[in-house]
Amino acid sequence: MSYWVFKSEPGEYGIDHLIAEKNKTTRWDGIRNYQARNNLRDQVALSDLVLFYHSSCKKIGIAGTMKVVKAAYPDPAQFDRHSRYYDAKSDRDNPRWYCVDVCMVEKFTEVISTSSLKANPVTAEMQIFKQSRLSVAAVSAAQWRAVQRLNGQLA
DNA sequence: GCCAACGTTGGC
DNA sequence: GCCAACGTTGGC
Repeated sequence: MSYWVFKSEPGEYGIDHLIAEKNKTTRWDGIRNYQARNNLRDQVALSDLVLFYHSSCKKIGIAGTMKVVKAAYPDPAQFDRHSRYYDAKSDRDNPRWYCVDVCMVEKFTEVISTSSLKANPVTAEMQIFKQSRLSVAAVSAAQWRAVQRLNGQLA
């Protein structure tokens, strides 16, 4: 089993949106970056655990955790002319973009801020801080545990 | 709202 | 295949 971090702007879609979903489950779609797509399509597996990262907002950081409940399948939005994620160049026989389904696991009582993540020697090494703009990134088991510990300190 | 980082596009 | 122009991301 692997660990991941998915980024989203809570103004667009945050952890409270996920909580409000039927079965607290949603399609994680709209990924339009090739490296993130490769991770999503080729690496992210059923039952993997995911950190929910809130970006571009007041309280930037990790808001909680999710679980992958459906492995990668073609993102339907790429074929929907009316979607902001429509991609005219994508071919139904060879889809360009993929998505997964995730469900809520835990909302942290406090968002774990980027400053505290960067202050911790383990979480400071997370890929999202080394490589900007990667919205689906790997997290090591040690990093995952460190995040859980930080959450325990805040709770 | 600014702007640095950086991925993508498109002309050559 | 190079690289300048452009658009987007995302922290501050």
